Amino acid sequence: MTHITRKITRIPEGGAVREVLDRIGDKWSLLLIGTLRDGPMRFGELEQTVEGISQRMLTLTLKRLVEDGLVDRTAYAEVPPRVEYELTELGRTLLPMVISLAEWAMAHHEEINANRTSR
Amino acid sequence: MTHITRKITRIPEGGAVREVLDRIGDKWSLLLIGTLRDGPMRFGELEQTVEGISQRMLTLTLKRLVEDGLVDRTAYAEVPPRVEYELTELGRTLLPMVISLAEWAMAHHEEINANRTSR
DNA sequence: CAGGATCCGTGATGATACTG
DNA sequence: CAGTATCATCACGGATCCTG
Repeated sequence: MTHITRKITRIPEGGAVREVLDRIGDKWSLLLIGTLRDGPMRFGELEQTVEGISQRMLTLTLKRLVEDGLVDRTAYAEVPPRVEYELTELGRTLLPMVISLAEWAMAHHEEINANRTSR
Repeated sequence: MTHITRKITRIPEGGAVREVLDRIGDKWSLLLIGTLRDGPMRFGELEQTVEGISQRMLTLTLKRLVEDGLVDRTAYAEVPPRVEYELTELGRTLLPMVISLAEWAMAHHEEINANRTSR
């Protein structure tokens, strides 16, 4: 852990990282994943829980998450329609990081804000 | 874990999370933070390492990271100029998550790509 | 209820050229 | 070398209206 020839100066396969970041690093994906951590939720439920999200963005983001295999969509043939979304196995593997990030955010956002305004 | 009134259905202080996500969840911040994990680096070094980043975006992103207190900037009064960037203490607290994310990305990006194209 | 379709502003990013 | 300045673009995302 000292100065022993650090060879790994860069993240290998930075392309993959950027690729994935482009998918989950957008405005709503991580928030949705975090919101889904306790189990299935309906469309409207998500819309109310993730405050600030527009119907359009909820639709689009969910669609992409489903395409990427992070979220499962289940539509029940009922009237009125009911659609539930829940994390896939793959999606669940992201949870620890999402939760860590959320906790980090809550722990440090004030500090960051303070830094910003103090210059 | 059955139906016992799950109270924590949403991330508390979602505002803070979104706030922080808006700062570090952009196109380059996490990549830069990950790149700086082994110690100080010069501007040009970063430019070459983080491939694809434009000079402009490198400048802007670094500036924001410095403002937010995640990165320190040290300019040496030399000719030619030398400027080094390195993570602050606060910035270093993000490293575990960044590294986890990078590893997750590398481990799953193929799976995600496969999912995407298989629909 | 759960979306689809459309219109549109604007912020983020890239390219290029210039400078202390 | 390490930036600034300027211009152009384009995807992101919001608002609104419509429908199976």
